[in-house]
Amino acid sequence: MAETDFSDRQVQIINAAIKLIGEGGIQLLTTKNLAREVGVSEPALYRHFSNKVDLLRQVLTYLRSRIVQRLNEVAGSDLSPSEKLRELVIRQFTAFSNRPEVVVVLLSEGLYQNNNELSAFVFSIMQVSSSYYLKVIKDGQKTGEFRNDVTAERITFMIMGSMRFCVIQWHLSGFSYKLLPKGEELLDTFFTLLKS
Amino acid sequence: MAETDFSDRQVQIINAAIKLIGEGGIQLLTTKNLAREVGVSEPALYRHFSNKVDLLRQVLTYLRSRIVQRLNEVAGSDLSPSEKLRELVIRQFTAFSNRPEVVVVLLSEGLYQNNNELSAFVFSIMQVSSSYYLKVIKDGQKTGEFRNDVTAERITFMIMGSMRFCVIQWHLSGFSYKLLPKGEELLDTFFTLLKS
Amino acid sequence: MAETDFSDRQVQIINAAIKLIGEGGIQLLTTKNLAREVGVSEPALYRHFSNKVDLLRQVLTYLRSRIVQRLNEVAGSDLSPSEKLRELVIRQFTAFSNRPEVVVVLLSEGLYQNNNELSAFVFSIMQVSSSYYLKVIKDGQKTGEFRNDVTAERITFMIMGSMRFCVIQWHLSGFSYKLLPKGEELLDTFFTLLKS
Amino acid sequence: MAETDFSDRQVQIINAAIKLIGEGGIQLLTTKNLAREVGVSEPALYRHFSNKVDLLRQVLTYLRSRIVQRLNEVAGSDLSPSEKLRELVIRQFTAFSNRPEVVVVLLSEGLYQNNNELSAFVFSIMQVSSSYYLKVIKDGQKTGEFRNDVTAERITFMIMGSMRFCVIQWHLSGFSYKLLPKGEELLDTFFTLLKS
DNA sequence: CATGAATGAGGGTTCATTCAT
DNA sequence: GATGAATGAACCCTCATTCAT
Repeated sequence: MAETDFSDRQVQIINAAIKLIGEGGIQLLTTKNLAREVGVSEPALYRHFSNKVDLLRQVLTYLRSRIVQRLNEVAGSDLSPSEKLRELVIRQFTAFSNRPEVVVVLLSEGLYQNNNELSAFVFSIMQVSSSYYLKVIKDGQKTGEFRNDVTAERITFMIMGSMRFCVIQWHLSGFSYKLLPKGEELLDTFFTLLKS
Repeated sequence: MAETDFSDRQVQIINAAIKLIGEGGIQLLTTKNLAREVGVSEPALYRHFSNKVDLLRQVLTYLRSRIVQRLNEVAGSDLSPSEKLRELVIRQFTAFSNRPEVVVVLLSEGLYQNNNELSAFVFSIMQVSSSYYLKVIKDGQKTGEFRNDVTAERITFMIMGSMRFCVIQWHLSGFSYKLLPKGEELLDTFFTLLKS
Repeated sequence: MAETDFSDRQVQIINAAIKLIGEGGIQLLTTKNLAREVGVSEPALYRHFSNKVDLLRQVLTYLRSRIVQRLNEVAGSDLSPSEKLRELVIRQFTAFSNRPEVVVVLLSEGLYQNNNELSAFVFSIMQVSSSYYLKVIKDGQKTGEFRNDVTAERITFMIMGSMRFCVIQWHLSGFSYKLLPKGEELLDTFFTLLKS
Repeated sequence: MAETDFSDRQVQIINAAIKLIGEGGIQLLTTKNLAREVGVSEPALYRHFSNKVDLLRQVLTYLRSRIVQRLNEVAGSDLSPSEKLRELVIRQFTAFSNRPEVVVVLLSEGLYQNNNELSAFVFSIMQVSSSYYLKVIKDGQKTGEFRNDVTAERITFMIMGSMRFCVIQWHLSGFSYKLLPKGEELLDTFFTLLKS
């Protein structure tokens, strides 16, 4: 897809931006800091992005493509719905563990508050993810693995909300503990509550 | 408590600050905007707050005291655990509906990312709220209203997470729909899932 | 003399001002700091001084009157010129030792640079002092105690310059050593060089 | 030495700063005034100096290097000690005559009072100068040109003090008379008093 | 005599961005 | 591609001073 066609420099800049935001929020993402991080001059950045919003757009585009790719890998597997749910959660949390900065970029919607486009972008990433979970829950309900007396939409909603809450707390703690065990706990709760 | 003793002007400034943050995030909370909003000069603000961080601290203090007050009202009532849970959710969502700006201040943790103290403050507000929900769930488990095979902590976690997610989506939508029905839906889901 | 008619409050403010200047130069002498130091509100200061320049004028007036008084005590004594010289130096240095802040006020002419009147005031204090030393040197030359082949004016000039230099170094050192021994050394040098 | 490697713009800014301080003390050295003087915008200054203290540091560095250069020229010459003393004084006073502003920067220690580093810097410039004079006096004592019954240190002290006093008076007078004749007078006095 | 509240002017500094080279 | 230099706009904050009470 064209949207994921980034030059090496662009990817380098995107990753530097993610790192900066991860370190101290969008306030740290200044052209000066970014240039220093990348090791080029400030004007040089403008060869690769037309302005700061464009940069953030590309950061989100970049992250979305990787998330979707991960979601597709799971969705395309021949696991059972329950196993897929587990896989989705574990993979997501593993990805965050490996790169906590991404949490800040993706889960701090407030950051883009004054820019509808970017907020909408973040929202869309959230909804794309949702749709995969929804599918899995629906499948699980069809197979009878998951209870049927609550709509798949509502179940998905609770799962997404819990996951986000989990990650946000981890973030607010300064990433001071391991995220994965929390994911296991969550899954445990999910399965208990969803048992039909 | 003395910490909630604000002068009229201070309350006025606090509310103006909340309004500004609500409108466009912390980026909009500049001394210039704030002064304009309050209708005084910039230096005048500094008679009432020693600096911007202090202002934010007081904003959070102010909001926390109102939240705790609301929580106490419910906790102190003689409702059943189920009814209390409903009351907590409805009141919280009603409060947000009446003043959507507060959502931005309280649920956009990222806003304070570069200030540990403020982040911790927001975190603490979250945890205070949590503790009230936890108590209610525990009570409900004792009375047998809520299922017992999942710990109260985990249930609370899911409830808080779902509520937050609900509010955040509402926020990202630009407060474009009514929040309260979503709360009712949530409660409906909770009660179905928690039935013992 | 009318110029030394200060109310108690005025003296209190003057001394607070001297203390502040002593601590960190004129930059520290803000109305806010001064009010805090005195223990009154900022506007209250304006009951006693019409503005900051007026305050500084009174500070200098106050200090000049005390300096002149000290000089007169020595000049009016029936000591020999040599003894008077010694007495002048020792008393001056003793006064500075007791109140190092005054050094900053009196010997940092640069502080008043942008105000001709105050600069002139400081200059006049310097010249008043000079005149007393000059008289003593002249007397000493008449009695033959001091050499005659250099004019009293030039000798006075060297004495004043050396003393100032001595005090300024003491100041730049952060008042980290005893000033009086340096005065003794100076006197020793003077007497050796001035011996006729 | 690398520390004296200033770009053209930096030198231009340094000189503008010296001019401003000369005109009205450090109070006149604002970024706004400086920018106007240099003919650039305020932010432009920050490409050449990281902040105001850094600017002052560089101003002092710049002046020190020129002073030391001048001192070395004299010290390295094959003049006699007496002639060297004369040369040191005359050159110093000539330099000040050509650029009276420098006097304000170098002899108004009070200006930097609230910044230990800068005060120490000024102090060090003073001491470097001192050391050259001391050497000359010592040499003169060895050759018998200067009297021996007062230590070279004390003599140097008196010379430095007198010179400073001379320059400060000139400054306080608003540079209203010629400095050089005063230097000649001073030298005359020195030679008379130091004759062995 | 004193204060709380306020203010115009101005302080140093950082921002995203542009432009000539 | 990349850079050094520059800038308008804006940032938070402090100053001496005034005024109603």
